[in-house]
Amino acid sequence: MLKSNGRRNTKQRQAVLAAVRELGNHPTAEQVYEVVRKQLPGTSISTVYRNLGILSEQGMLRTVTGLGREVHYDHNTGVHSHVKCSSCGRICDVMLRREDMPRLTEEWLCGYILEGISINFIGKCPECAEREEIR
Amino acid sequence: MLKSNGRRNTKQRQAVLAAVRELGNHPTAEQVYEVVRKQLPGTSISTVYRNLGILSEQGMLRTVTGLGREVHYDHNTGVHSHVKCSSCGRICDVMLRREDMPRLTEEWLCGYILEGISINFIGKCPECAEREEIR
DNA sequence: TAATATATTAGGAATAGTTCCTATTACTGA
DNA sequence: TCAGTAATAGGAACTATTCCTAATATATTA
Repeated sequence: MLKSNGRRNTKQRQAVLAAVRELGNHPTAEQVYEVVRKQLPGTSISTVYRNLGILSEQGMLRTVTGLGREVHYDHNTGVHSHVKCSSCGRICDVMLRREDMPRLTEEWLCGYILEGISINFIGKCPECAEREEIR
Repeated sequence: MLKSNGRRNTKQRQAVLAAVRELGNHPTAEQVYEVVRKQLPGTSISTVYRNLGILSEQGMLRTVTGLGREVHYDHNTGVHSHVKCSSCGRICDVMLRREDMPRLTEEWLCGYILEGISINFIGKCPECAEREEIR
């Protein structure tokens, strides 16, 4: 819970979390902002960024980086990867399990103590593949 | 070769490629710029960016994204991954081979036609791990 | 070697995404 | 209900990168 960390439960924070969950498909900060503004018109983009950061820090959201310039936010905080369409940018979950992850030897990691693995796929989504083939 | 694509072989372009090779450890555009300026003081940062782009396009360099906000450039264009230190930012090659890659089923990929996989590791390099433990 | 066509350049403006700053507001616990 | 302080709006600042334009340099051709 937020309060245990000295955080307050403001309506802006609630709206940001709700927007990420409602949008579902890995929205960017800008997309969250659009939705939040409908409910709380006065909300500023910096408030959205601040709350996305705090909610991620508290483990209520997950940040998804490495899929382009923008950071995406995911309400699904479990272990999984993503595939992004190189045409339309749509992002889809890839349910890699631990045993499907690459097997690593210590020597490959140059002595680094591993903290995280990020696996991103890029491809063409079915819709874009079809549309682009027709032309 | 560059010329077969209507490209010219300018001294700035040569210097950019040489700098990436010389630096070795996955430099950013800014780091390449620093080195190039020593040899060709008048060179502008936009020339560095343009040439990094062209050289990557020609397959003479590889761009490494997903390790942070900046793009890194790699003179090693073969198949491999990277591990980045969460403290000092140092990047090291990880020699994952194809058979160590995750095995994917079509269903996981939501029907996307796969174009690329990017696997990034984050960790603590031996030096940072030791230094931070002492304190 | 000289002339020509055009790819490339320097320099700076512009852009996108994000973070930072400050005075004001509004939660929360007492 | 009040005090303490986390959070806010609004905008400035920042960072990495791309875009623009007139001038320059390279490669081809004569």
